[in-house]
Amino acid sequence: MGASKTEHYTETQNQVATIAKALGHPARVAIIDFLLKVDTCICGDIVNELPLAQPTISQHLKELKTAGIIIGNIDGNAICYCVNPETLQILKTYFGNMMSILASKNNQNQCC
Amino acid sequence: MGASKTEHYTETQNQVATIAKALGHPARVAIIDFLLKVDTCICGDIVNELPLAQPTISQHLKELKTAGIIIGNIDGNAICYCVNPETLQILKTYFGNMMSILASKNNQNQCC
DNA sequence: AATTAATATCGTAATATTGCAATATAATAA
DNA sequence: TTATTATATTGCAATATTACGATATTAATT
Repeated sequence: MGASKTEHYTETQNQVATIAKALGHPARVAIIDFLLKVDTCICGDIVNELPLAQPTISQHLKELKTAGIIIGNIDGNAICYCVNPETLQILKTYFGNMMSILASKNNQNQCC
Repeated sequence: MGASKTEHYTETQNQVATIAKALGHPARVAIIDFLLKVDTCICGDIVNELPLAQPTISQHLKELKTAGIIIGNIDGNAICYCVNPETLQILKTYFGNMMSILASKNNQNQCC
């Protein structure tokens, strides 16, 4: 096979999985890091920052865009990418919830 | 190709990507959700909870274990899985940092 | 209009992931 | 010792991902 059965999971589970998957490659994490580091978001230099060919980076950017993690606006003959906080907030909230559940069941799990 | 060039990225980038990748499938998110929901962590019922065959779930559990997200202890002839807060903390911290960077550059990005 | 620059798309090869049936393993129960 | 139960491993087919060269597109520059 190779295709996941998304229809069996909750919307949140699919949402979290989609965003996490998009962040599941170091090049894409590096792209996000770079977008956050650079003040302006005119981002032609991503290609110079990463050890990947231009088409490969374009592909990674597309995946981040599809997942809603970044937004790209056309700016002359360059394209201006920046991070979309709303999407990342979904993951931050998810992890926040997880951590508080874990904190609340402190030492109640005898086995681990 | 199909293999990522992990040696070109920082340790944190690779770490975040590995954890995110392991969470990049709805079944694995569902497994985590279930482990958090259930009080005890004796987890033979994961197979009954999810719409997947036993070997498939075993494989997903292995991936979560390899990524350090869950820990499995042998408990008689069953295996007891539970979530490892330390690994998830890495992601929580990462997102926390991201969000505060985003908050600090509020409206300074003219293009997006 | 021709050139340059920035990014995207296409095509393709190498590898990874997903899922499951069949089978193995290992501990308990009968 | 022989089931039974719980989980893991193997093998394999279908599909997805990663990477890049070649090429296309689009806008600015000359």
